[in-house]
Amino acid sequence: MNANHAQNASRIYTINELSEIYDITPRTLRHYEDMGLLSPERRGNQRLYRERDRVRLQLILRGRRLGFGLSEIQEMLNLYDADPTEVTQLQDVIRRGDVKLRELQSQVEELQTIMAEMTELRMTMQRRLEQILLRGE
Amino acid sequence: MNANHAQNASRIYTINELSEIYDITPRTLRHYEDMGLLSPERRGNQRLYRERDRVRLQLILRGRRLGFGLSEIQEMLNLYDADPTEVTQLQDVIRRGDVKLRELQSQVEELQTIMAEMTELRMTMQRRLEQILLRGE
DNA sequence: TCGCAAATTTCCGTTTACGTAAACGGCCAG
DNA sequence: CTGGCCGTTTACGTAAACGGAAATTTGCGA
Repeated sequence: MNANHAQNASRIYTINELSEIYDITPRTLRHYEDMGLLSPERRGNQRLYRERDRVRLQLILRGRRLGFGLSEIQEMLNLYDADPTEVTQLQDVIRRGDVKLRELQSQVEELQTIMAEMTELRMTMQRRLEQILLRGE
Repeated sequence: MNANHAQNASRIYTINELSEIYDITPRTLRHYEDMGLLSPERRGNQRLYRERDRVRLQLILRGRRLGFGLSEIQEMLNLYDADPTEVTQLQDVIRRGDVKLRELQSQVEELQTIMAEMTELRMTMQRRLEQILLRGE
């Protein structure tokens, strides 16, 4: 029961399994590897993806949906990989993380600006529509 | 005083003025025109950008910063241009606007997920840093 | 009316993020 | 031992969003 317990968490995925789970092509996974975003182990020359890789992939895809470039995503991933014994690296990660956080915050604000504009537009259209429908009665 | 009053709001921009204001190249403005996102008037064949064009440009650039493609941005701009007398068009605009709004909302949520993760990471790093510094004393 | 700077058009080049096809290797079932 | 399937590498292709340079065209001042 103890040996079996870890089985779920340390599951290993093939490239096809992972690509199906996240609805991307194997090519995309290999591409991310070429770009240095993932580095799965190998059995022979087959790729073996662990949980760690899967989590990183989630982050990559989330970043992609938000319009970040792969190199930008790599920067963010690097924050997670810093050597936790080097003081200067830790400080650097914190600083760069803060910068990213501010960027993200301003993105949220821009999104909310757009949403407010669209909501206003929606209300205008709605009013027009109702007036036209009322006149039609 | 009355004739002068509108001057500010109906200011006319050349392509170079507008490109400098928004820190983009004239080439980019022409590109947006080729893609149908802008359609400034002409004096001869010089482009004359009005307030309307400037506002549209702002929306375009904002969308671009958020990772939207130009065709997607065009869809959003079209929402602003719909014929406000046609009932079916109004209904269509409202529907498509609602879809967009939901997409935007989920983007905001994903951004906030990333921000939460980074904040957590930051706290972890901060603790590690402090522990190392304390041991150093 | 001439000339020249400024703006325009045209076309090819570039980057990013993969798609796609070709050719090959390993392994297991029949 | 031969498909068939999964996986790999290599290499060229492509769509989007411009950049850059060359070759006009236009407008305006001397």
